[in-house]
Amino acid sequence: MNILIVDDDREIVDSIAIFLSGENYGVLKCYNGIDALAALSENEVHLIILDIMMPKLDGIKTLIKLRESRNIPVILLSAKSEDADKILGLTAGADDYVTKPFNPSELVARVKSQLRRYTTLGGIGKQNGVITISGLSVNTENKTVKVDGEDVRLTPIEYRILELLARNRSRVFSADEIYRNVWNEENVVGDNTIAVHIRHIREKIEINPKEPKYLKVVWGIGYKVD
Amino acid sequence: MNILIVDDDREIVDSIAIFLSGENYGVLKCYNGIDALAALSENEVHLIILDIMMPKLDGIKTLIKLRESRNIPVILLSAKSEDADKILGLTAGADDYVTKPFNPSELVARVKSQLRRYTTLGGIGKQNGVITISGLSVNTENKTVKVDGEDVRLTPIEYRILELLARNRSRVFSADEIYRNVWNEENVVGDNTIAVHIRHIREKIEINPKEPKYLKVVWGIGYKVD
DNA sequence: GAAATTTCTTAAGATTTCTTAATAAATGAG
DNA sequence: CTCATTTATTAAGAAATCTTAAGAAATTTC
Repeated sequence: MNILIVDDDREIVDSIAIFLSGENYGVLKCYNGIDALAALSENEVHLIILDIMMPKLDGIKTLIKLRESRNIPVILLSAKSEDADKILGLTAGADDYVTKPFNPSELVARVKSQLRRYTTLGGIGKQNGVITISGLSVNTENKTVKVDGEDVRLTPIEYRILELLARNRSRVFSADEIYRNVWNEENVVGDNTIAVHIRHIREKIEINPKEPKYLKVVWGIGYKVD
Repeated sequence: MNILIVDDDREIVDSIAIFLSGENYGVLKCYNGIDALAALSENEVHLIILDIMMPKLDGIKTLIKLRESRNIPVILLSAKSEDADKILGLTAGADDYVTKPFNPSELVARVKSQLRRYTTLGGIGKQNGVITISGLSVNTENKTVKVDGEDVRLTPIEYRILELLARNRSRVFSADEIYRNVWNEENVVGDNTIAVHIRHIREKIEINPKEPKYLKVVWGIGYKVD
């Protein structure tokens, strides 16, 4: 599970990050609302901890903006303990409101509570549906892939590579980038592993693997789906 | 929407009731945990406000008991503002924790936030009925399972796993996801426990467990019913 | 409190999937 | 066109995942 922490006070962000990492959550950090919205569209985020007082775009505005398209849990963070602010925040779509200073363990407990609620109700996967790119369709809920209506059986890693590329249509990923995203670690083995997987995927989704219709190479840079 | 308020202090119950009624919520009142559990099984309740310090059955024990069968939002109420108590309550399955004395408007805002989360994620409307997948039918009302008209006896855990998968037909659940949903806690024991349960379910519902017709594995990802 | 049932743990075996390494083909620069 | 570099192909051994079985621990039933 990945958690996005947004606060202009870097010390606070770092200290929250330490506690959440200790619970094996993935952590992303942002220091203002605009970057947070960008980070949201580029990463898989399951919960947001959002400070209210921030430059550029404050927490409430950020919350309203993101609620237009996303339904993930948001815990607001604020130095203001005034009830009016809490009510405003909760009404704007927040799932919880924690006032500074806070006990990190309590925050972690609230994070877990929100994620439990979200996951048991099947919130994850709800917003990911089917990605369609001409004849190719990737169902991120059933983890299935179809080409021209025909089911295609991919192995787990093959599927994850294809989903990554399909989710970011026409964006080019280097072999190392693919490795980082799919394996969640740095690539130390070389690019060949990726090349082999790419070939296997092509064998399964392309009519003619020699002339890929979907999974294309960009010479010297990487691969993309288009 | 109906809200159950549970506190041994009748004045507090009444004052909360007034505020919630003002927001057009239906209100049920109980003054101890035992009555609360009874009220739950007899009425349609969408959210519970639960005091911790109570005679007979305290709030935490009541919460744990009701979480065995129900997943509705619970807001704990307590005079104790100590962090350890909050963490205990949230870990036990509460969705929020409010310390007395509290601002009624804040409580109402938190109620609304929880109900919003619950309803948008489809917590309500997940009504009981019969789920049929070709020859397999799962009666979520009686908690019974039939295969080709024949009754099948599943253990409680087996049933809950099957119901989860049947409710979300063809959606793939990882072992950890199944664990989170059925046990309501993080999986720390490893995936093998799930695998064993899956085998037992297959033994009971599949004609030939080697070639599962209903409960299928998705290699490297998880299981699904299809 | 004993028996039966359910749940969990452990481990070996079967199967699928991944990585490696060696070779071949394609590409773009000079 | 030729060469250096990048990507593609192939096959086989290694690694990971799933299945099966059996027994221990916990829980429930009688």
